[in-house]
Amino acid sequence: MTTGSTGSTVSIKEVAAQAGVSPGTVSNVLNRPHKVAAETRSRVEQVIRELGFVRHGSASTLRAGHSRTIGLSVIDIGNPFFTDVAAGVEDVASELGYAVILGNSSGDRVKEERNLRVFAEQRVRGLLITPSDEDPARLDVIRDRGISVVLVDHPAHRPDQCSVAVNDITGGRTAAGHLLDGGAARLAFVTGPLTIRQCLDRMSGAEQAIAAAGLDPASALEVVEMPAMNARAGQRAAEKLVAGGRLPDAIFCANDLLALGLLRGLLQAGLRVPHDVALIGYDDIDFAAASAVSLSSIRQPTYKLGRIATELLLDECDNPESHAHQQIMFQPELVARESTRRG
Amino acid sequence: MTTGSTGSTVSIKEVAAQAGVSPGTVSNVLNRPHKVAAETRSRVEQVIRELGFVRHGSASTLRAGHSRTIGLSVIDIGNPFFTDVAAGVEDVASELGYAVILGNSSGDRVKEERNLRVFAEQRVRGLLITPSDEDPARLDVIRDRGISVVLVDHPAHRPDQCSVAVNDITGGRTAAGHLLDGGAARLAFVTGPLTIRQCLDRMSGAEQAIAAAGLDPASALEVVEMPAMNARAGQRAAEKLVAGGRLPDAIFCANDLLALGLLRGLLQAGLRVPHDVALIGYDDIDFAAASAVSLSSIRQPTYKLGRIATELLLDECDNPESHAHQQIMFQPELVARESTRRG
DNA sequence: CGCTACCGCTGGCACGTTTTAATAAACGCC
DNA sequence: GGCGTTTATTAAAACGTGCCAGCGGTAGCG
Repeated sequence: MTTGSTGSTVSIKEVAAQAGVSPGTVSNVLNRPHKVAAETRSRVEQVIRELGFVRHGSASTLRAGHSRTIGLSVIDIGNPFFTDVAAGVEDVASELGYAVILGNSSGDRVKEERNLRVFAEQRVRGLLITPSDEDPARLDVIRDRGISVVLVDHPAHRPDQCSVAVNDITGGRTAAGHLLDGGAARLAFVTGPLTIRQCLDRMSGAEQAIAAAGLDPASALEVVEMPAMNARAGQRAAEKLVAGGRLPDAIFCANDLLALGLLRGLLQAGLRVPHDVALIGYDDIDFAAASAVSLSSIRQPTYKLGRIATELLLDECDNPESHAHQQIMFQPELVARESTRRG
Repeated sequence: MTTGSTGSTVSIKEVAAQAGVSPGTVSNVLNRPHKVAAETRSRVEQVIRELGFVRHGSASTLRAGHSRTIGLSVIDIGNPFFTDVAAGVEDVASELGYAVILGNSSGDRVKEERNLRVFAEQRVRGLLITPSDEDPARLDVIRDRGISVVLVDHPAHRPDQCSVAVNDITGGRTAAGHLLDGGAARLAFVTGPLTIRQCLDRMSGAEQAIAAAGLDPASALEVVEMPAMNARAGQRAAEKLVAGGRLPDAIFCANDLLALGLLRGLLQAGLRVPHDVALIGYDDIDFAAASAVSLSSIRQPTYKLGRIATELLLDECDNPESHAHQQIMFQPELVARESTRRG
């Protein structure tokens, strides 16, 4: 009997009437409790509980001019890398009373644009995005609306914008360097679309490592570009490499999903890893360590990426004047396992 | 010059003025285009593009009484099972112009309740939820607000509610039956909290299979209950089992994350799978096939679960009178791989 | 020819909240 | 006790949209 389940929603006005105060006072109880006398406040809070009142977020947003939601646009929610990021985002947002609206672009510009439109309609307070390509125009459209944007896993090219990223060139160099150290002379780089910055940077890093070893990147590095970056694409890449004859000594995959698929493909073709061909992935997702041949990889501080990006974003939203834009760049870390064990 | 990036937002009123029509007509162009003469419509659409107008979702929600967002509450976004579900949800929602608000409960009642509150504040049109326990009271609070709820991976106990689930008792029976067929006599069931229905049902199924084989579930099935259902917990379970001495013949894990962690733990302890102990997981996540010893598992139509749940939800929202509530129950499927290969 | 139905559009009200200026009450001070 | 100052509360005005009654005009109908 205490919960007034009327079926319809109860507004701030009804709470006010029931408590014998004006709607404005109820609003104050909700938003600036210290401005309300203790006695009045507790009476109002009591009524709120009795009536089961829940603030109407839309009305609040409309009047206040901004919402308590943030948009999160990722490239592939099926990739544990992004799941980890999302977990970090969700944790921070939830702690601070923000809701997260999820958008999955699948690397598709059209889908990404549609998601951005939804975010704009919802008047999200801010946007976290791993852009699917380099085109900054789309983001300007968002920023022009006064929505803060923090780039995730992508360095900002402008000083008036926050970003959190991991150095992919270093990562690529580390990965390829590790393969070369293992004795490989001919490498393959299996990657998603090279329009994706991460892929391109990791390739550049690999080329640097090859050049530093005194080899010619043009001949010592075979690039296999796949349309997607999942396990299926990795398996197809394996078939392609095997069918092409002359295998490279070692393969560097642009992410672990590709690497795991590739590994499966190689094993099915009767090849031994790392004996016939060494293999290294990228991201060090949880499953890398548990795979058929445990997978060497490049570890990134994924969850932290999501947390820090969200903290930066909400700081920018809530303290616009004191906020200092930051472009944070983490360094990745080599995790060597069986798939690159020499011998 | 075509995009009026004024910095501030442009309202339906300004569009109307610019196009020489009334705000009501612009509203009609947006919501009921067929009611507007083609010529007028195209003129308005032109102005909308020129001014970069984007509908204010909150104002729309406030006036219309319902939003274009749905809430998605899952137990563990880090589990590929839920990621697959989320992908299905996102795809359908996106197609129909709905935004998805993500909530991750981590199996924590408090977090789940906080998320539900956020959903209520946002006045989500509907809610998709994999409840973290059996308590239906929390959902009644939501439903009393007139928000449709569809249960995901959880059968509804009442006829006035939609649900999409997979038969976990059958799944448990299939898994345990498969292990018994392989010659095992003493089984272990490694599970998350038995307050989770899925875990309980899978255990019941296993017990049924054991009883059907003429054995006594009480002595032939050792239950190892872990507080979490991730790989780390699985690894700890392996340590626990190994330390406890006398290993079972075969182990059934309540999900693949537990199984992969367990597998790693067993291998590290020097045990051979399936020679020393057979192992089967649940969910058949992508990584199950690529693991050190490829993992037998029980496959569920995960992505489909998300798609259908969302279709049901949005049908219930958009066609409330013609909508027929459905409790859909899929049957899981055994995928036998190396980890249960007999011999 | 009158009646109705429809067409394309208008104008204004309502949605639930926040916020500001104004009011009322309480208080300390000379 | 009048006066200025602080504190607690109120009333009213937005915020941007959706909805509906209703405008004059026209076509179809009996």
